[in-house]
Amino acid sequence: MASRASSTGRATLEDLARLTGVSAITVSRAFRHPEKVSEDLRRRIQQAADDMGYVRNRAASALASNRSMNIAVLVPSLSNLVFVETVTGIEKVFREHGYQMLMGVNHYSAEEEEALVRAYLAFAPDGMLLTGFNHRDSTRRLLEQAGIPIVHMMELSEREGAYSVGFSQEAAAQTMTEHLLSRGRQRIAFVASQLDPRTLARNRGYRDAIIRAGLYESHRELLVPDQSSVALGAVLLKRLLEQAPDTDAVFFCNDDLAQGALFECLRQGIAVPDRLAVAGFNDLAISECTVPSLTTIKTPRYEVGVEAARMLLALIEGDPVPRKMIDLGFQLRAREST
Amino acid sequence: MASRASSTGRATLEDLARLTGVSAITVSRAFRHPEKVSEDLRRRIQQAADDMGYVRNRAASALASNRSMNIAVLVPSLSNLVFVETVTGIEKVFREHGYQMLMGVNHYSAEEEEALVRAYLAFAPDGMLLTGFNHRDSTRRLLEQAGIPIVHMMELSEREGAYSVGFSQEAAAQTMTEHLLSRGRQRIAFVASQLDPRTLARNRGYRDAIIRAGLYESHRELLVPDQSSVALGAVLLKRLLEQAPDTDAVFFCNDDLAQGALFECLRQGIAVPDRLAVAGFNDLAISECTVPSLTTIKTPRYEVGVEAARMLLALIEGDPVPRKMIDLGFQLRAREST
DNA sequence: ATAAAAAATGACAGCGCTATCATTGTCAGT
DNA sequence: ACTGACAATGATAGCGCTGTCATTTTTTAT
Repeated sequence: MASRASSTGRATLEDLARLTGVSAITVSRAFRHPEKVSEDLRRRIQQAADDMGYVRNRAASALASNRSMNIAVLVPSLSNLVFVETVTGIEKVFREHGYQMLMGVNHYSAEEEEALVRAYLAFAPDGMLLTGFNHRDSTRRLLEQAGIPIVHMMELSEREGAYSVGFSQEAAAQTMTEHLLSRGRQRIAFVASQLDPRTLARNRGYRDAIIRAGLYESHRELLVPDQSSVALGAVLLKRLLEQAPDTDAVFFCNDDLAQGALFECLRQGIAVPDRLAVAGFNDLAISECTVPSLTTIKTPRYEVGVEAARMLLALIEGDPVPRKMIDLGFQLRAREST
Repeated sequence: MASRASSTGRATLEDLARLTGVSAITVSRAFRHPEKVSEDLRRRIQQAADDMGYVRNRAASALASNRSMNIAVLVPSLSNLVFVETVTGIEKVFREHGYQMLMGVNHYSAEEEEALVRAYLAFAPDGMLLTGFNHRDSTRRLLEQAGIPIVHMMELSEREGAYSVGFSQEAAAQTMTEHLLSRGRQRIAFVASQLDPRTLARNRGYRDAIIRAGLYESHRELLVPDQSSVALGAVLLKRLLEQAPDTDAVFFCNDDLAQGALFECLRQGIAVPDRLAVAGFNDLAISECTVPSLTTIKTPRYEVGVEAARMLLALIEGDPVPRKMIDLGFQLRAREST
């Protein structure tokens, strides 16, 4: 264990350089451009680094090179697994390329989002990944001034110039509604909570399809702002059946609510799908296991993460980006519950 | 919008200083020690900062002050909500104190953990929060050399000198086993997957209790290394009932498996709890909603995050830390499934 | 053997910020 | 008016690293 010069007690490049008898810049090169340093020296430096437990100081590195190798990712929530999967995909791509992902959760709030943008901008990220397009103007301004590439996830850009990777929430909800219609249901309800832009887009998709079928009835829509949960699904099903008892199918805006509804049906002895068809959205892993198994829309969450990360990477490194918008589609998973 | 000097195009302290006609250090002070700068000047600086979209560069700040205001948090997984809650608690405490949390997921692998420790050490964190005590020796060495405070979460320290916040996994599993015994069950099985140290501790707790009752039978233990999931719970229940058909209670090492088992019982028409009692561990939100509702152990996940963060904070700021080990206990939630 | 090219290494400055110490201005108490 | 205390601001240096442009050494081609 050699002596340390630095104020922190941590080993520095300088320490390593002294120990191996070369200059600091050469040590730096041994890590960043190993091919530019002789085999033998590289090994000696590596050895010394291991001995001292040397770890490069990213702050200094970022400052000197003007590349932080950080990318910031903002998601609305981790409390359902949807975004966990997206983040997993993002992380995988960036780790492979030596970038560090910094993740923040904004709880579906544009205000919290702005605070996070500010907090993460302080890390001088080389790029940023945001969920959706629902940002404050002041946030947008901050991002413009930062001058870093931004890619939006989950929704598709309605505006020129924005990069986005996702799928059409509306089209997916239309597809599900049409599926229920194709099963002969006539009194199809839509139940949603946590009314973020994606939920509202699903609501529009439902309406489009149901109006087109000439079956729209406003009292079969139940929208509440509360945070989604399985427990809430049970509550909302009860409430719906009070206000529209003859409903023969319910399309929930996500699988959590749908699962809660399924449990409530079990408890009340409501036959699914005979008396009531139940559908969800997202296709969480559990939805295949429920009894009855849940009809839902499989969303490309992991893929959105991967593709958004790749797009951002290309933007950062100046590689060509063929399309500003990538639509990854969705799939209907028709199961026992309908 | 004023001109920018910096190489990145981002506004710097220097730019702000020029704009307001003061020195850079004064601008720095206006942000860090506002009370040391006159009211009027502070306002002008703030105004200029807002106009330019100035965001402090943490890298430079960390380098100069030798305090990164980062803390690193390593958890094994986010794919069940257990650690999401813990992380939420941690984040809350640190955000209040101006620290930035950097989170990494090690997928229950000590090797990945080491890679993450190295990656996060590069951020020169002021402290680190780790899950459990299952680290490689080389990881421990890295951490020692870094010379920053470490707090371990979820398990309680068996070794001198280590700081920890958690609860006794063994005692909790014993309590659950005793609960099943108290319900008159004689042929109690234990089923686990993802055999991390905490799962194994639960297995020991089960064994202690069941051996003490004189009812231990090795063929009622089913331990598999696969990752936990609801689907796996169904599979494992089937397998268990093949190898030990007369089992009258199953204690699953977590709620995910138990839920899968509950679904499988529904499918097969196995009466729960009459024919078979089912218990889980963790008390996820959904466990209250299942049919039948699931008996489980409520673990203080959020509180672990909060208390661990507080302890680490005290360690960082040099405040007194009364106890090196905080046991937050657990609670039995006896519900319909037993 | 010699020139030219390539590989290996180093000197220096500076990234954006803050710790430290110095300076100037302001005001109460005598 | 004069000292001392305090408030407000500034000058300087340096945190640990890397970009840039030398310089030295080795290899290759003639």
